[in-house]
Amino acid sequence: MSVDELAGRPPADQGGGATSDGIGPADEADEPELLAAPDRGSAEELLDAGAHSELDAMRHSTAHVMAEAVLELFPEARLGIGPAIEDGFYYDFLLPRPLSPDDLGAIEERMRASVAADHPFVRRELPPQEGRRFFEERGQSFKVEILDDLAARAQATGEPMPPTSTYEHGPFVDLCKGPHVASTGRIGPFKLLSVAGAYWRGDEHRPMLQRIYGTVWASQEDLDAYLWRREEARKRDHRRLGVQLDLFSFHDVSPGSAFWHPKGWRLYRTLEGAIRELQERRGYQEISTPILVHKRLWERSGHWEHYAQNMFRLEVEEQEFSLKPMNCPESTFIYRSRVRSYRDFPLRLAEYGRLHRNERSGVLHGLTRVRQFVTDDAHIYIRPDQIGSEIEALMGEVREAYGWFGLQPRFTFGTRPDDALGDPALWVQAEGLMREALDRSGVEYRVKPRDGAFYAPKIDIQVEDALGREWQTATIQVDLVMLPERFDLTYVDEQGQQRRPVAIHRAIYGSLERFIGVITEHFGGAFPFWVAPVQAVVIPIADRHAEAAEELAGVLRARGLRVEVDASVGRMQNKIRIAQEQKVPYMLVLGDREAAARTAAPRTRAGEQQPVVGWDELAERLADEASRRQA
RNA sequence: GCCCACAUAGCUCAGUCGGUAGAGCACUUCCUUGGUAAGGAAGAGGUCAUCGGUUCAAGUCCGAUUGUGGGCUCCA
Repeated sequence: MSVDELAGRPPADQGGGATSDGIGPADEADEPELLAAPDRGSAEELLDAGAHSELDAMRHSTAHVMAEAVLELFPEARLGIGPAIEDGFYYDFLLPRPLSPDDLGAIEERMRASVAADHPFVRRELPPQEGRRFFEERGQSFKVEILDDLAARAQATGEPMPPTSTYEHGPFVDLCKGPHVASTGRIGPFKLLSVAGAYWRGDEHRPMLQRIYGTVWASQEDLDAYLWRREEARKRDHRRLGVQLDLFSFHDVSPGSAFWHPKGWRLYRTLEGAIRELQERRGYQEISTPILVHKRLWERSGHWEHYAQNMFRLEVEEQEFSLKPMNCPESTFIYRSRVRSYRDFPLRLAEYGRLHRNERSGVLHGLTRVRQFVTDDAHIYIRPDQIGSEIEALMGEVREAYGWFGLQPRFTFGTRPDDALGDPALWVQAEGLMREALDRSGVEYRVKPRDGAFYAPKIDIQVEDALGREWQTATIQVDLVMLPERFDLTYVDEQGQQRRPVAIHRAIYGSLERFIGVITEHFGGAFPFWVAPVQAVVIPIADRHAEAAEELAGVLRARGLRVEVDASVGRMQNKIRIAQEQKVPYMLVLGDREAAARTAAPRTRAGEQQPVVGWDELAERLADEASRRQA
């Protein structure tokens, strides 16, 4: 996701009408925020223009003015919906031809005329029959569909059909609940941003409409600030920084899979190493299982039924195989390689498996949505009574790891999806246990009904980057169904009885690829010292200092620091500029004085010149700084 | 997968009405040997994504394919 995400997308919690299903802490003060269920696009939601504040009302009013302009240009246009969204608005249209950038200019011009005319917004209520006829006569079939849905709903609940509410300004009338600003003259500075396709009611089987995104603000300064923010986001885009910082690249010979350059791979390995260290401290054991796996396994796990469309399949000697899209099922072979006792638990098996998922072509996106990636995966086998303590411990791991980057995790609880595997009773049990553990841990969380994995309810962790965008990274899933039942896993309890273990699936970074994409944008490429691919550059002032520079680099490398020497022919100023652009934390300038005294003059990427310091002391100081994982 | 747009040097981009390829940075060589964000000169670098079509002539127009971007849908 990227720049235009800032341009706006409906907020995820936009759906009204959702009510608590009782999931969440008992304490009503901490009632978890309930997110919209996956089935979006109900008639009520379509009527909710998202106008919950004065600015939102203005945004929604601007959408009406834009629809007016589009109707002027295309009298046969059919209108979808046009809500206010974060930072702006959009309106969906069914048009006789694709829109071009020139059209946006023409539309903007007509909008300005409407604003200049200062038409008042007038609300009217029509009897339902009359309202329907009004839109039918104008050929606005999408509006008629919304009204029919409302009528059907009213009939089902036995409530009377409310009158049809419309808003009129100048020549334009729309089906709308409001509210609006008093008149078009109240609309602030605006700009149309982009044209995109969007399915009617978010349903890929319905027609695709053309959506025009725009933004509008109370003042020119606000608009300018917003456009500046978009530009900043563009500069922080990890795909751009990946090239600039020489971290990774993509090539059409393997779409959706990164080619890691030396610096990017160093970063990758540093992150992997940090989690590995945490896992060793926490009693995990690392395993590795095959990437190419027979279809039998996936039939047993349920993936063949629930996930086959995303698996890369291939035939080998008339047998069907697949590249693994996840590690889970294979860990059971290691589990079952011996008889397990309750004394073995928790059995924490970690794996950095290389996964392949055949994502639909249109969804690939830089490092954040790829076809090949590695997760810092683990499968933890425990007794049912250990679920609570294990989840709490996992939340602690998440908080520790995210603290290394100064990231604030947000927790979302996803419950049983419609196509879930296994006995619903087990799901109720698993969800209850997870909810309990969440509540006990005291973290705030949101609930997303029916958003669990097909085999387990899950706690997903999202992080916000520096620009307020949210990314899904870590996940904790309590599996009572897939691994334990489908693979018939057992352990022997205190009484010598065969019991069913619980399997927890968890990842902290999620995929290393996505996580690197996220932190690259979070830090704008200026990584914290402990992960920076190049921690210091030694800058010899003249060629005669090259030898001393190499010597200094050797002293620092001996302490495990990642150090380079800029031995190019350029001037020192130019080398500083390059290191600065590469966001290298320290530049160590070394000339006649320093070479003679075995010292260096450090400069930070913040531009601070530090006192000249001896090599050994410098190595000591930097090694100490590198050992502290902090943002 | 769907809608729209885009694809020219390693990178960022120009390229007018269809007439045979350009800049800056980076790279190589030479000069310069310097004190905290660009020293100077010369040189090399292109099957204009790929395939096909229109045309005397295609980077430019048309079609297909691949990839990328913005969205939608999906996202275990």
